[in-house]
Amino acid sequence: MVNQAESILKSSALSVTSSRKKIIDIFLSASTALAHQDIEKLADQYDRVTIYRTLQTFLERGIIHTIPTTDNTIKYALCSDDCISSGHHHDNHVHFLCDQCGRTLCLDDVMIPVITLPKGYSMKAINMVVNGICKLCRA
Amino acid sequence: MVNQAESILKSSALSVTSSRKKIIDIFLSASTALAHQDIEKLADQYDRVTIYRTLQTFLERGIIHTIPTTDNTIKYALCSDDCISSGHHHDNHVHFLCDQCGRTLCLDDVMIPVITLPKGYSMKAINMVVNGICKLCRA
DNA sequence: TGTAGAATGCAACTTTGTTGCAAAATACTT
DNA sequence: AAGTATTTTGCAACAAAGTTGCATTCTACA
Ligand SMILES: [Mn+2]
Ligand SMILES: [Mn+2]
Ligand SMILES: [Zn+2]
Ligand SMILES: [Zn+2]
Repeated sequence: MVNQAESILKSSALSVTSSRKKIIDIFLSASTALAHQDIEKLADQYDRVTIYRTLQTFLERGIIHTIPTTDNTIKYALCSDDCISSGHHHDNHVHFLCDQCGRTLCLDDVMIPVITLPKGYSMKAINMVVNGICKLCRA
Repeated sequence: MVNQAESILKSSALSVTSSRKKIIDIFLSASTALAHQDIEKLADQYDRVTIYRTLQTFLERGIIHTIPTTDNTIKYALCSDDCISSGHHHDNHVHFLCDQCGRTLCLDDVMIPVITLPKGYSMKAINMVVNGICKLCRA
């Protein structure tokens, strides 16, 4: 287990390939969530199809999670440790989209509050996304 | 002001055209939020491009709002009266996506709870989307 | 009724996402 | 360490989604 990327792959029982390592490394060094296109540019030695399939695999294994946005682009981010380890996935933090710099951030410390649904509805997952101006743009 | 669609268009200072009326009628008679593709099918006498441009216009005027989803498809729904009337847009209800029937619903009665962002972040809009099984599918 | 300006349809195009299959790489056995 | 079953990748071809420019048509208003 020389590096973190390999360790993540092995603990998800995935074979270690250079494209998978590269994509995990990209997430590890990114401070924000990434769109498919971002990853495509940062990993341009690999085929577009490979990136689609890799992200799909990572989603299924709970290595990454998606963040819905209002502009029709899904963003992806690494799951935090406890998010991965604890049986099934629960990604219960708020996400922030900066309207100025366009960055998407996991606000890991801001929990999604509990809400009560009308009778008859059952909840399986919940997403909370805030748009606004981020810390860096404001400063 | 013969009908509701015309009345909505006029109060948004938009010229009344048959495609715009048709699209508003589709929203008025829909019980759920609609994807671009849904509207395309229900208004197939009009060009795809017209539908793109019309939805864009309606968004800008606050006639409709978008609902982000995790499957990379934006859904659109009519804004409620107070959402439209009160100066700038505030769409503060929770949305529900049924994993079984695929429908997207505005839960107009479920308000988005207030959250506190970390220092430095300012909020302009907020979205809360719940995935699960809807009332009708559960019954 | 005539006209300026706005909206639409069409064509051409770009971008995004999907699928099948052969070649290459990985993990595992001996 | 070499051989092999299995998985992953790249490529090609395709389908779907979204964009743009421009000529034509429609709408609002004088
Ligand atoms: Mn996150
Ligand atoms: Mn709504
Ligand atoms: Zn920012
Ligand atoms: Zn349902």
